Amino acid sequence: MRLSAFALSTTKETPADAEIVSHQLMLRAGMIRKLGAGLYTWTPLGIRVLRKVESIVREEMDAAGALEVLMPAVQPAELWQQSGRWEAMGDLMLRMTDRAERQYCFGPTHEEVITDYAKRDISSYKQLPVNFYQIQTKFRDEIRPRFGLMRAREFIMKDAYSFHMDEADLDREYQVMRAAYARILDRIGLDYRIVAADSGAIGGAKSEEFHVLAHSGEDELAVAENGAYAANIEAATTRASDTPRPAPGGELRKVDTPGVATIADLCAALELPAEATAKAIVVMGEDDKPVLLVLRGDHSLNEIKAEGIDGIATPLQFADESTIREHFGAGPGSLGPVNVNLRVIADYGVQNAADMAVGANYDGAHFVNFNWGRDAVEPEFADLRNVVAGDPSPDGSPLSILRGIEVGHVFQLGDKYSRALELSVLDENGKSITPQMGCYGFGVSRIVAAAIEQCFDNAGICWPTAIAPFELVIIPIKADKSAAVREACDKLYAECRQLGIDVALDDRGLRPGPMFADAELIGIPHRVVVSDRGIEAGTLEYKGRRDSENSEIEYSVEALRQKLGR
RNA sequence: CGGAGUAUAGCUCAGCUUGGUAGAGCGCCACCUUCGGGAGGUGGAGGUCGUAGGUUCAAAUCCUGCUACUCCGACCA
Repeated sequence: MRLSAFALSTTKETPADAEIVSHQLMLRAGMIRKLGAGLYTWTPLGIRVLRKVESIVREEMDAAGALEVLMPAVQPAELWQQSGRWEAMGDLMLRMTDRAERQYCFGPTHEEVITDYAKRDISSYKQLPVNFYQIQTKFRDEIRPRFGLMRAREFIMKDAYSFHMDEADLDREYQVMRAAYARILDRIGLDYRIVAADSGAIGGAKSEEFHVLAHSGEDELAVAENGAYAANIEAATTRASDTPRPAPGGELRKVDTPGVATIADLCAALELPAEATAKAIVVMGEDDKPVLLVLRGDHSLNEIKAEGIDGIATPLQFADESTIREHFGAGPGSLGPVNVNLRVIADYGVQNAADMAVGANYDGAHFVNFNWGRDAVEPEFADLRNVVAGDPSPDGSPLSILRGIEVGHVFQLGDKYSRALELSVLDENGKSITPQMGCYGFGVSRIVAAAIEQCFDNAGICWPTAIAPFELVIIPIKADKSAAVREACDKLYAECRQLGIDVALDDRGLRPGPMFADAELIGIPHRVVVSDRGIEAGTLEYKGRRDSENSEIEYSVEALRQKLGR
């Protein structure tokens, strides 16, 4: 591509409404332009990156035996009413009405449509297993779109849906897709982790997420040192420590703590570390009676774990202040497990602790030296909190916490949709069965942003070569003055193209500084400079995007080809 | 939806407190000089100051409503 005809539009200044690096750099490099909240135009530069990601995804899906289809973005309401999700999706779904007042949505996902398609075309076990995928625009009316492409409302996703005769075959295909996703990320060249995910309301089904590691990631991942365990913090489990509970030290004692409402206040007032305190959280049970949850002061409640406990209302509902006062006689901030006639569930983190500071259920007072068994009956113990670095994983290896950007999710759906939409096939005995389904999502547009979050420096983006908008840029020096430079550039450009190198020639006629700055900002992995000096000396000046210095190579397309590692 | 903030030229912002004739830098166009790391000069184009109303002789500026966008929380590829 000749950049003079490429509508490149870069800026030095960072747009005011971009908060994270990928968003800032994509705007500065001119890859995307905002139309509205969560809505972006892909420019000629941006779409080159997007298309490269798509190609890799498509190749790997094809190689894994999945079949490409393309489903409508606009979907009739009836289908969603059948699956029960017309209501369940709520405001996430963009709804619309046609001229005859029929209702539609802009598809946020395609389980319903694919199942409807399968229903029309699949009727025999001989047609299974099968896996259909598409690369397509989705719209989700996110409560809060943000961070540019990271959480856009309209975005491009590769979604695949597989159909199976039984769970064993679903599991087989799940592993195939899992491996395909790993290959995609390996080929793109990003550092990632596969983690166990919360399987949500469809309990029991297996689900894993693929996260690109980045400091700006929205998700926390708990990864065991020995590599045997990795989970999204939402789903990461831990266990009680192996250290036995020490014997009680002092007697339970009530201390005045006027004005203390938080663990931080309490620590300051009593000069204790947060680990020596316990906090109390009151949630509602399914029977509408409050349940007291007790956690170590420095730990945080994991709401998914809490609502997963039998007897606790789903979705999790925190008790309001009047309910708390009615049952405890004190407000939040002074609550504890002493003299409580309600169900008490304590986290493993306080199971083997002694002499804790806890609320006294009396405004402005706390107990010190609280001990289970002695000062309150032994409660139920459960895994209630978000794990923290250093916690033991289920097999004992210590966990560390990483941050990641979710770019893929593989999921065993079971028969939720096939049953709801009445998909059935005949088995070899002529008996009707409901197929098992799997679904596999991959955020094509999101991974472009995720790649930048992982690969950038002060000058701009440092693309992995596999998804760079161009592999190589040729920069002429004083092309307007030197016919030799112009001819050399044209020749080198043509030769590179013949070799299949994805090359850009910066023939915009700019001064060198802006050309260098643009090449670095848009992240082209390889750069050569063509000048009279070099032509006379028989050398090309080469610089890799991450190199700190230039290097001289022989003036030949062959030497350049080797430098590019082709 | 709850909380916080912003809205003036294509972009980044000043002007608003104390009402009085629209500003800078970058970018864009033309010409000249420059030309190996975001050059300099001269001239130029470009804004109904988000929007609707109100107060006033007079509103970018004060008041009210609305809208859009950004950030913090629950949601997700």
